[in-house]
Amino acid sequence: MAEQTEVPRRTPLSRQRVLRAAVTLADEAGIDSLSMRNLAQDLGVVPMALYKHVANKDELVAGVIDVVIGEIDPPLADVDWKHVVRERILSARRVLQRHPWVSLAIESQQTPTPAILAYLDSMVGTFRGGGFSVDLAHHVMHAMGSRALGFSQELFDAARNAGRTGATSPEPPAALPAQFADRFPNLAEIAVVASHDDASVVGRGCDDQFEFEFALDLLLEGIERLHQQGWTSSR
Amino acid sequence: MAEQTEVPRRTPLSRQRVLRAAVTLADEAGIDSLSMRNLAQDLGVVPMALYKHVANKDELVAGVIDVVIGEIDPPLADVDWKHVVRERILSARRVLQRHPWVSLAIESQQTPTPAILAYLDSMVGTFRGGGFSVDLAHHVMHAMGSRALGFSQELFDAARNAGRTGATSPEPPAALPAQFADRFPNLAEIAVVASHDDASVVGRGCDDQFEFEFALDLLLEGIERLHQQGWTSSR
DNA sequence: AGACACCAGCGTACGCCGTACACCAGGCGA
DNA sequence: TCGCCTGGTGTACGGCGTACGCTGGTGTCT
Repeated sequence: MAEQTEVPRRTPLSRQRVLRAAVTLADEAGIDSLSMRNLAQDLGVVPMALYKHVANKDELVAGVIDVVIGEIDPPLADVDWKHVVRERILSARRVLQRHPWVSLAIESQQTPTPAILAYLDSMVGTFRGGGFSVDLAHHVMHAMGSRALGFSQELFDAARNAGRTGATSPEPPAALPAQFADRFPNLAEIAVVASHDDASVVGRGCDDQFEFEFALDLLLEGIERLHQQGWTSSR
Repeated sequence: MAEQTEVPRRTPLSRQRVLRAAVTLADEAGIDSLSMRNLAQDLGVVPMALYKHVANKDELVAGVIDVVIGEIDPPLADVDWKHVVRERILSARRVLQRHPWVSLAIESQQTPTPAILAYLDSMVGTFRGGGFSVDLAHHVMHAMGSRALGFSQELFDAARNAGRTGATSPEPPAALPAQFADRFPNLAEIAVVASHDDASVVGRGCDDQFEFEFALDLLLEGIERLHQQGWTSSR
């Protein structure tokens, strides 16, 4: 009997497998490490094999975005639009915190993906169901902006860039340099107060979740006020 | 007399010249075309020559961001914080509309640039000068998020990606496909109402400036209300 | 005047990247 | 049995950022 070549016969690729592997790769090594070559290597396959399952790299990242967006909870069955919107956004935020690189990927796309459109459509539906006019629902969606998807675009945000420089940078704040306080006194003041225990770097030491909900509620309350007083376009 | 080689003797490089050329290149050809090689070619120089004036590519884009941020008007001399903040943000918006690729560049940075820090610091100063507590000023800055810099992160925004695919895409809306209305009925409804003249693609046909100011004023009014009622942290 | 250090720009080369194109092995319906 | 279809392979191209070593012109000091 000829020796049976017992090569493990790895399970064949599929679009699902490719996308899932891409998500884990990005989670672990950062979005910059998500290259066709690295991904192929993780899957034990030659780079060009991927092109039988995704059209090109852009379509790949569109795919992984949709996989992640799919993790957001469906809207609650509740008649209070404010509660539904709030909880859904907080769910989205939880998801995007598990995959911090996604927000940047979303922004880099030139066209929103189907899953994002579906998510936004559903949220518009919640507003409409709460009695909002088409016009007000429209403006309100613009007002939420990226916050509707659970990220607030902070300019300071370190998490979303995690892994982009290779080092996971535990980086213990390093005590903000002295010149910082001279050049940016107001920011320094905030930084000191925000991290009441010890003066750390800007953006660290402040409660991200609190800040997010603060802004979210500010918007939702403003929106509620407009709605209650029967807002109509002033255009 | 030996023939005098009248080579035009191009003016030598300088960090300023490099950064300015980078801005125009990105303005004209999109951020994706801003490569060391393209930039060098525009300057009539070999790629490696640039490295005598900028440390590396990251430092280059940090530099161009700062050049652009420098175009934002200084704050008005006015005692009304709300007016000052509003006008400054609208000035920032005007600048970022001239250079639509900048917002994405800003978000891609892992660390805010000095000019951005200075801008934000100045805005915090305006709030503080208006009588805001450090805490409230802090939360309020978070609430503004990227809107403080004049862009609202729309997920639909086509302008910021201009030139990224090469074609400047005049792209006459192309009449949103039929399946769109089926899959995303609420978005379709908005799209129809927003562009009352003719049904065009989502995001086109709605007045970006109006939307921006709508959201900005919603925030500013919410902020004013908190301020007037002497907000203190509920943490 | 001559020697010399400095420095802006040059050339070459390396290792990444996305992906076009031709090829091939196995399975499966005709 | 044949032929096709599908999914994985191999090679190659052009573009990217940038490390490293060189060179020629300029300014300075003797």
